[in-house]
Amino acid sequence: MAKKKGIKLTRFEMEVMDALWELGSASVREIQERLPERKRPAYTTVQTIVRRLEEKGAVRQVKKIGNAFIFEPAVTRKAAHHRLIDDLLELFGGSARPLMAHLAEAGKLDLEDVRELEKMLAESQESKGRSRK
Amino acid sequence: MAKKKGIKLTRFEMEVMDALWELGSASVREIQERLPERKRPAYTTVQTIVRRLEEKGAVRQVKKIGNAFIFEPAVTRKAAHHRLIDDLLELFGGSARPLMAHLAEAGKLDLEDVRELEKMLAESQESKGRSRK
DNA sequence: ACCTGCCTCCGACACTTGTAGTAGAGTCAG
DNA sequence: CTGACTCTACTACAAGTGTCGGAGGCAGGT
Repeated sequence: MAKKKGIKLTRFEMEVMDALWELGSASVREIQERLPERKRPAYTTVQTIVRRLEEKGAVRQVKKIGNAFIFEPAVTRKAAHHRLIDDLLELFGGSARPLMAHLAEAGKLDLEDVRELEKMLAESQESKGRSRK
Repeated sequence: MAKKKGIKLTRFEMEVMDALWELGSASVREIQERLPERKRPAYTTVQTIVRRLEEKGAVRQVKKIGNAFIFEPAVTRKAAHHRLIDDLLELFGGSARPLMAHLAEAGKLDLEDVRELEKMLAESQESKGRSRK
């Protein structure tokens, strides 16, 4: 038991999902209109993506209003993000440390971020007692 | 000055680069043999990848030994990794924090990692004085 | 019942990626 | 010089991705 999450989203699919996660549930039209106008693709393009997302099992049709389908996410944003991170991590040999180091060097992280994180970790570790990963 | 690094490497290309980074400089044959045997592709497959990497500007031919070319990386591992991280970060809205939080939740990070990191950051910030990002 | 407009369904196309075969040139031991 | 090898160059091809267009269906107003 492990990799049930075979759902791999591409960059653009993620953007569509973002819209859907925000909206909760929506029609293709609503999704399209939610996309940043700079790079808003044609209606049918969005439609295609949504269809493919459905094939991948990332969204599902929940009902029909008029002649339009209403979709809703079938995976959580968190799960999707997780997948992305895991993929990246793999390229780094599976350890988060080099990744963190890079972030720090790149100035994407500062002490405050880290301290915040530390606090978070301390708490969760405490509450979980000695449950091993 | 900014996005000179338009070099985007795919997963597999990264593996080839990994081999090359380790070897410093190498022929296609050497690279192929360095790849993990489980998924070692045909010689010509590696050759194709190397050729594409050259087109992308990630490696360059440095000389010829016999009739074989010797290649060497044209980008550092660090730069390549950076690119990957930045890409991921973008999907997270540009902030590293949610990314960290995810890592922590997924159990990829523990307190020790974070403390180590904190130390690192404290030092670099100190040595750099007040140079703003 | 009819027209208009939005929606879905299907198909298409160019590019990228992973994978590899083939042909022909270069090299080296005898 | 010649044969055996190894490399490179070129070509191919299937799957995946980003982008749409066109045909035809259903729904509502009049």
